[in-house]
Amino acid sequence: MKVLCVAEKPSIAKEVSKILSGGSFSVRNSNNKYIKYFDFKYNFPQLGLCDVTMTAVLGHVTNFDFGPQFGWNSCPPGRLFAAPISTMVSHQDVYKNLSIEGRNASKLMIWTDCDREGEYIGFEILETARKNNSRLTLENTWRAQFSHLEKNHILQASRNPIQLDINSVRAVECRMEVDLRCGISFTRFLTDLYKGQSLIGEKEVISYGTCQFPTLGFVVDRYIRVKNFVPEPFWYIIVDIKKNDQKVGFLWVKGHFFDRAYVTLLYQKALKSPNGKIVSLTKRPTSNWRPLPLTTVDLQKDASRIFKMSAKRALDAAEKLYNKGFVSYPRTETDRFPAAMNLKDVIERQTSSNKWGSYAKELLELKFRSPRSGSHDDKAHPPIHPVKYAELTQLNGDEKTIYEYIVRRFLACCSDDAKGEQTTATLKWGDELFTANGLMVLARNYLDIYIYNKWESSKQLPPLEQGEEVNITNAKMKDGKTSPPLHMTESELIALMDANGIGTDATIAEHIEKIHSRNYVTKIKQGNVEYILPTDLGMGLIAGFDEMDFVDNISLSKPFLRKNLEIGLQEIVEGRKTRQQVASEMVELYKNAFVLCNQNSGNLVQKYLEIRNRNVQ
DNA sequence: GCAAGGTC
Repeated sequence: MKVLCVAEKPSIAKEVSKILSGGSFSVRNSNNKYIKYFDFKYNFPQLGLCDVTMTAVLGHVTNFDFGPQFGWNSCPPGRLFAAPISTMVSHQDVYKNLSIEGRNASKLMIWTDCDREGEYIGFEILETARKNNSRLTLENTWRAQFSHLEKNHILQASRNPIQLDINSVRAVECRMEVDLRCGISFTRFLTDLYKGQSLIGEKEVISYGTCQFPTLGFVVDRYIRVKNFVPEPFWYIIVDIKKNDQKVGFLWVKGHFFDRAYVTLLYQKALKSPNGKIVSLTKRPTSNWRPLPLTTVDLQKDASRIFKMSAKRALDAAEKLYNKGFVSYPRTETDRFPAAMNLKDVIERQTSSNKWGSYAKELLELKFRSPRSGSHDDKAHPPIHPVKYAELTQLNGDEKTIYEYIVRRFLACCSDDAKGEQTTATLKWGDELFTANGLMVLARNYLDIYIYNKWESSKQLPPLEQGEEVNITNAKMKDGKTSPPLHMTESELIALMDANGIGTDATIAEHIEKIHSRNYVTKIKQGNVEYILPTDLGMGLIAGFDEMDFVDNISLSKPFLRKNLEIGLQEIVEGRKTRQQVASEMVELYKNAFVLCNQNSGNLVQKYLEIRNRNVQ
């Protein structure tokens, strides 16, 4: 009996083959240079000893598209909201692999990632393999359930196959349909509109996408908030005391007020007391927590914040490290390690480093702690962690930086929190309360390896006693003003996209790149920090859309529509709605907006012209 | 020339 196993990517095919075959398999080349066939024998409990061929695809094999009669200049863009959609093969060589290998298989087993897209890719594999083999049906196709590559977990998955989840398949079809109809129609409409008035060059495109525009919207929104910011004055009180020749500054518990007269009143009342009194003195243990296991989004935020490396560059470097076998799969949303994973093995492999080897040894011998568990699990990949030890000299610039970061992050996860002691003195002066803090770091623990976090002892408070009367050496009423928000950094943008469900771990960086390459945003450096600012074009596009009076108050530049789509997709997965229901609801919303934009295309462009001209004057 | 989602 021949069983064909297919994974989402070559690395999984190889690892699973190693585990199922116990290391004895033979390798054949395929039509694609990245993809191999692994042949071996395996005993499936339901089938007995089988001839197994394990191979992979490279993500999606097919894609949705409109027919040739719906090309750019062959139909009005509005037609695309209802035009028929067909499935096209996007990777011919991969497609060919599956049709050939599927021909004489009695059983197909899907080993794609266990997430929504993986379920659909599994479905594409089935549809392809069954073209030449009618024995392969949805009902008799096995789907392996696994979330990492630990040996027993994979063996368990091989023995307990389930079926492809057709609801997830329909949900992905729905996403593809909505993104295709909205993206292509608006892109053609906007490009033709801007080009018609010679506002962009012959080769330029004004693209619209359900993710691109909310991303741009975040940047524009921040920019406007900074520009429109009006500082507000406020007033507050500070107090100093002196003990053992040491000056201690106290902060007002009430913070500050925007009413000068009120603060003056409280200040003058307090001034009647020449002395203050220490009303409480507390010492409490405090911790500085070690980081959570590493996700893609965290990696990208930190790369941008700590190393000034764009999200795209960071992910590129992590991918190269992954392809060389140095780190685990870099696209993951999971921030908890699987219980069965042998973390000490991972640490052991780092002991040969002259930079962090001794720390790793110390962890193994004495100080190892189980990592914290976050609340995210994509059910497909474990958190990013080092796999093989790499000499830093083997790696190039970005790879070196990212590898070292991933190793330090992992070792930090397996360390103890930093421990300290915080002393808080509360001073009463008249009727007003003030506090002063002193921090003493007692055990640095994870901070010794995770050099990117700072937590230092502050100046210690002098010996004070509860109930002690202290002389106020200085008391002032001060003023300040509220400061504007800062412009958007890439790391904040990533966090916003993540929190609002715009894009995925694998695509967030691409969306940011896209709005940059389309000239909707620009990056400027101020001091050591890089900010993302909208261009006139980006401002104009968002302002134009925001000007429109869409039905139901929807917005084409805010994240809510995309979030609604996500909610709809989840309802399809749970069987509460059909693909058709959700797709037609969403497409209807975008189509109404499209019609309005068409009718008011003059206003849409006018907004851009106003912004451009305002900046010229 | 167009989307977003996989992966190389």
